[in-house]
Amino acid sequence: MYHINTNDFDLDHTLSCGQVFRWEKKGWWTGVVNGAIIRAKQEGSELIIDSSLDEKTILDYFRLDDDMDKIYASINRDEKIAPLIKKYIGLRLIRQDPWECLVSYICSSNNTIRNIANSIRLMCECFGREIESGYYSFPEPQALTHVEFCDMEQCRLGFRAPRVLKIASQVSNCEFDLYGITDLSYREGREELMKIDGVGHKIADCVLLFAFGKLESFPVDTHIEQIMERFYGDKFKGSKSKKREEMAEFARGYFGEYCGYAQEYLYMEDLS
DNA sequence: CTCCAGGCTTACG
DNA sequence: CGTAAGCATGGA
Repeated sequence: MYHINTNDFDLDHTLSCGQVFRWEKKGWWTGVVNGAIIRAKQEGSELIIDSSLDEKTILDYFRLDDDMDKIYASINRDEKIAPLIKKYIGLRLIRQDPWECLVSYICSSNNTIRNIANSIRLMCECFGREIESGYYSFPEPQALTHVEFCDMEQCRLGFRAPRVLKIASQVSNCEFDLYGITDLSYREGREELMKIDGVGHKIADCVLLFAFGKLESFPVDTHIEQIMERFYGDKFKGSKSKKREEMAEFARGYFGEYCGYAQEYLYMEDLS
């Protein structure tokens, strides 16, 4: 158990904004990261951590080294987003594990947050390793390689199940170099991720933002599409099929190099 | 019953 | 090129 002194950090906002699916608040926030359990709570500016993971890992996971003054100054472009930054101040992006993040967002396709979280929990229980009673690691690619479709059915993934099994096999036998994306640019990484069956623009952007820390990524889902339409609707003249790409490109130019952070504050507002 | 959910793939003009 | 149906599942 140890304390970390923070500023511009809000644990509740960070963990309940929909970017992660496995954290639960039961008094303490509890989650499994890199195969280890983290229990966390915040008292004022103090972040209290109970975990076998060291402080450096926690700092990295919650991006506590981000310069929020600089980021806020950069994305605070108008009177639309300014109140959201104030309302959700301290909301941070998280550095998730790329494999867990990729699979999670492949499961997100045309799905609800509730169902996504449920399917991920079932996958961990069925194919992960039990760390302590009731807590499971996220299954490694190898663990999913030999899973049959009929065994996967209990995870309630529907049409997404074969996509998960396929990429598990590709990562496991080095046919797809997921961790190599760390060294690629945003554009290159996006192109690479979109080669995966079940990964298009939006899911690639989520993985690039939430796992690979490409802050110029701006995922546009149904929620972001709605709030962007509401705030900046006059900017988008294109056809319906290309509107989401158009919105992402606009956001990159408008909010700048940290537009991924802007996306989270906008998303949070449309959730509530 | 229909419609939608942190979309993507495939088929058809 | 561009658009539209189809996709499993669960909740409103």
